[in-house]
Amino acid sequence: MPEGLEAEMWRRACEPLVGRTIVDGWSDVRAAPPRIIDDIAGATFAGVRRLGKVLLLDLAGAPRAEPRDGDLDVRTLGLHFGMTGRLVVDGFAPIERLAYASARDDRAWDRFVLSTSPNDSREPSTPALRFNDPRRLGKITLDADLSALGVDCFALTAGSFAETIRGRRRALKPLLLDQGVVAGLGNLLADEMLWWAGLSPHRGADTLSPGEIEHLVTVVRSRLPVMLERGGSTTGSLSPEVRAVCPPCSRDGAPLRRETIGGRSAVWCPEHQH
DNA sequence: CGGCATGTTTCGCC
DNA sequence: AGGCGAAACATGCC
Repeated sequence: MPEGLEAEMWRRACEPLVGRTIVDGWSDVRAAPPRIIDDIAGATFAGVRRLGKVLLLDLAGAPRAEPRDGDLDVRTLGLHFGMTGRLVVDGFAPIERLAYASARDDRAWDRFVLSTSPNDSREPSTPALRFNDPRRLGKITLDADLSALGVDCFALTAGSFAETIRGRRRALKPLLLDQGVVAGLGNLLADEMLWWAGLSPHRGADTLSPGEIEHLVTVVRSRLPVMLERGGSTTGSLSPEVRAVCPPCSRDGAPLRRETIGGRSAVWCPEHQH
């Protein structure tokens, strides 16, 4: 993913669904709970939200197999994109080509498809929502427990971040990737934020000064909207192209370094990141 | 063919 | 108990 920025782009693309009613659908048993279509058919999209990398589609009037007192009238469909999940809404794909994934849009990789009334696409056969995922690491959930997720990356504050990492000695890179700490940052965004903040991915969280915490949070809050408008997580200084060849750092000309940190590839500049 | 990939979960070890 | 790293998962691409 599909990181928080891509989820936000897809969230925006889903706004036209609000007010429309789910008529029918199809889901791969490996991607979604069994009988999920029966659970949501007849429901109306009531809102589109996002928390971290999860796209949340609120449904009003979804029937329940075994109704109980206290059930809320609103249920929530959660879309988790894994590594290669992508979304096509009314035939429109906000992200045509996903980095590190296939350039093709093969219907054989469709895992979750919904049709709605009214149908707003040009072609009547075009589904309202199509979740396509070659690598099958994406997941669709209904009323998933999201309590383990931390503050959304767009809403991060120095106060909340300082509170969350207090007493933790973990290296910054894996810390930023921890969705329980900050929700929405993925491998590319984490490297990008550290590059802009001038902080080494190896730095222990417990060694950050209050000023460095403030600066890192300011970087996150200021760079995310810029990259969102540019088209997502791949539009930064450490784009996939840069990561592939490790050219001189665009800030200071020093050679970029690539290594594995916390099991994930990390690219950073030893010259200006300390 | 080998290696790598925007992610999450689980297991085992401190 | 809790934090952490490695492995597993699944599949396409270079």
